[in-house]
Amino acid sequence: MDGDMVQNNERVTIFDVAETAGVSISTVSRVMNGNYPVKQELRDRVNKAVAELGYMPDSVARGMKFKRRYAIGYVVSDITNRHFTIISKTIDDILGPLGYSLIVCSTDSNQEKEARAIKMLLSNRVDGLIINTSGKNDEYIASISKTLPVVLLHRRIASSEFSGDYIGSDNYQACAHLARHAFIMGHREIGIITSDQSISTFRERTIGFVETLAELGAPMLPSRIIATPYTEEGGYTAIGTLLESHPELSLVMIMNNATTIGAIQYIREHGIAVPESLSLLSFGEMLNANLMYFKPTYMTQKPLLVGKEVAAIMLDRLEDPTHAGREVVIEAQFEQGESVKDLS
Amino acid sequence: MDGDMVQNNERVTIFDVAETAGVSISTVSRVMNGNYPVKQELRDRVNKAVAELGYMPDSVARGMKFKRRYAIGYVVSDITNRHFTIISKTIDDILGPLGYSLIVCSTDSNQEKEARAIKMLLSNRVDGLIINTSGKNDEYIASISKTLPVVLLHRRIASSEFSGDYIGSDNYQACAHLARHAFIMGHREIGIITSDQSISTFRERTIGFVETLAELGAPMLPSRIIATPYTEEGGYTAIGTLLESHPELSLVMIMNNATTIGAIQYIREHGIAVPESLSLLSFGEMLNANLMYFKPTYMTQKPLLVGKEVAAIMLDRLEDPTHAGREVVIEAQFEQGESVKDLS
DNA sequence: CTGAAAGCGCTTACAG
DNA sequence: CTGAAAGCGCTTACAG
Repeated sequence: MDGDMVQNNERVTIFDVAETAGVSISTVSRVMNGNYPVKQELRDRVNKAVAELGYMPDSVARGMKFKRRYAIGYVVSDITNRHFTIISKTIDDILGPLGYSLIVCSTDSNQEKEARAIKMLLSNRVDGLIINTSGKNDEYIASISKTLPVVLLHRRIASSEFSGDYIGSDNYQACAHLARHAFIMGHREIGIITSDQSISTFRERTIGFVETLAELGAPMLPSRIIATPYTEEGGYTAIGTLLESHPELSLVMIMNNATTIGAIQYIREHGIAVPESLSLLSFGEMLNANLMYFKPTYMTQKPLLVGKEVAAIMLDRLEDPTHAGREVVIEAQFEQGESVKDLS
Repeated sequence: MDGDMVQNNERVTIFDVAETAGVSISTVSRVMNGNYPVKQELRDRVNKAVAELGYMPDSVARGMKFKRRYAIGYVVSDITNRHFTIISKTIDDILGPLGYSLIVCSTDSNQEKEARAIKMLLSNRVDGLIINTSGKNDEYIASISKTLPVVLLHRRIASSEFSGDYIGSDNYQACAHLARHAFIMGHREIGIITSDQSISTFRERTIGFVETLAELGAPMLPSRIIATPYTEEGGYTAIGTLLESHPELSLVMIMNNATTIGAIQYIREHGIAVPESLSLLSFGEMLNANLMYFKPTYMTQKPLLVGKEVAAIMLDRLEDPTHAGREVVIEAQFEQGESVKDLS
């Protein structure tokens, strides 16, 4: 209530500080940034006013001058997916201390949602974009990559115009590895549950698995490969369909972690014993795999490593936007479980 | 290369549009916002220029005028935790279409990290803050709440100065329920693994459990209650300590989901049979509980519901910042598993 | 209906 | 060393 206590609701700006310190806003700015010499006395007065008023520079306004928002957009299909979540935390841990903030968007792999999210981020003038794309906005993303740092996460886009970076797992080799494992364990009646083949990861995984089996002399029957949405529901439905139409299968390979979870749900509910009556192989993070009722055998993607690489590459490109496009492929890791029966 | 194709690297601004349309920037702004009458002809010319140049208004610059950033800060202990992840997705789904973006920060429940994150968000002039606080910046958060919409998520702060909203689960009742369950099943030798009692949730949960047992005539021995960091490692270590010093325990109640996971890890590794030789009860989301090697009995927090409420309350307060503080308590849900042996 | 001008909160070349 | 001024990209009251 005192006349002194000018603690009104309005945000305190550089003008307020200048006024109570009895200096110009230029001087306030200079002591805040410490990039110009300012006489000790004025410096003291400014600091005192800053403390008194609780002044905090508006980094948005700063950004206007610098044309830098110090913000990165993180666009993924599902921010609920543990893989992406670990990556975002890693990025935040690295970029946060450097002053960047992360704006996250979930697209559900939906074209419009993705386009809307990207537009929102662009109009927010983020400094860079990290995208796990739906694969349905390729041209748009390619065009953006010409003027803004873009790092593709896992999924490539089909456009020669793209001029950003890519980081992902070695899907082909990972699934080739699993195919060899299945073969060596004696499996020949093999089914695959995969997803949208317009998405590069699924394409690479499926091809890696199928080609390897063919090379080993055990070509897959096309009818045993089915595609389903990469969700738990998708997996639940798909495995039912697959097993009904192909009761002869001894092993099923599933190309996505959420899909696998759904499939296991089905398997448990239907009392199908793993690996006794059915063997299972899958790709992707399995949360708390060691607490499951059977230990799955799968390839995992090392999200921590991916996150670190993404942050490093983004930082690199932020510093030099003209940098040539890079491809970083991270080897996946084989997790030996007990979900594959030895038939050999 | 054509003189026409002015597709340079610079961002296209309202000035560029005005120039190529041959109108003033005021007119461009008016047709972009559609909030003032503009003659059809000019309107057409502007739209044409916009399309041609691929113009997209800078919402940061707009925000400067409106003093609105259309951004919400989401500060949680761990953005990797599925509970918070589902909440963030729900919020994003609701607030996103309304034009808001979500800036997420992970604090690891560390005081400095939390303070730094909040400062960053403030200087980014977010329109509101959703905080799952570490409980170590109470005064600071309380002071912020006076000038900015703040919604506390789960954890309260100990300051009468706080003037935002709170939303959380009914921790006391939830744990009272579990205590009754333990009692009815005949358990009397009960241990508790809890965490930092300066955090409101842990306090409420522990008290709810302990008081209820006392009311039932089975007061807990203080030595059987131990506190540990709410992480998997914390749970792993704690249960080892607890069981070694108290081999007589028939049931252990764990107050946090990550802690529980760690504890189960230990239990499985040490070949302790659940519920045959030890019964388990816990609080919080259990991801894929139905795929675990035993079905845990626990209380879950309905993150979807929490997320919706948080978004609604935030929206409310955004519209009316002077709104009186609210408390929304969401009932937790009992998930009956098979981790408690019937001794009765 | 339309444009020139002020202003949102900053920074920094420019001129002392 | 310091201040007045221009400018970052917008919006909107003001004056036609």
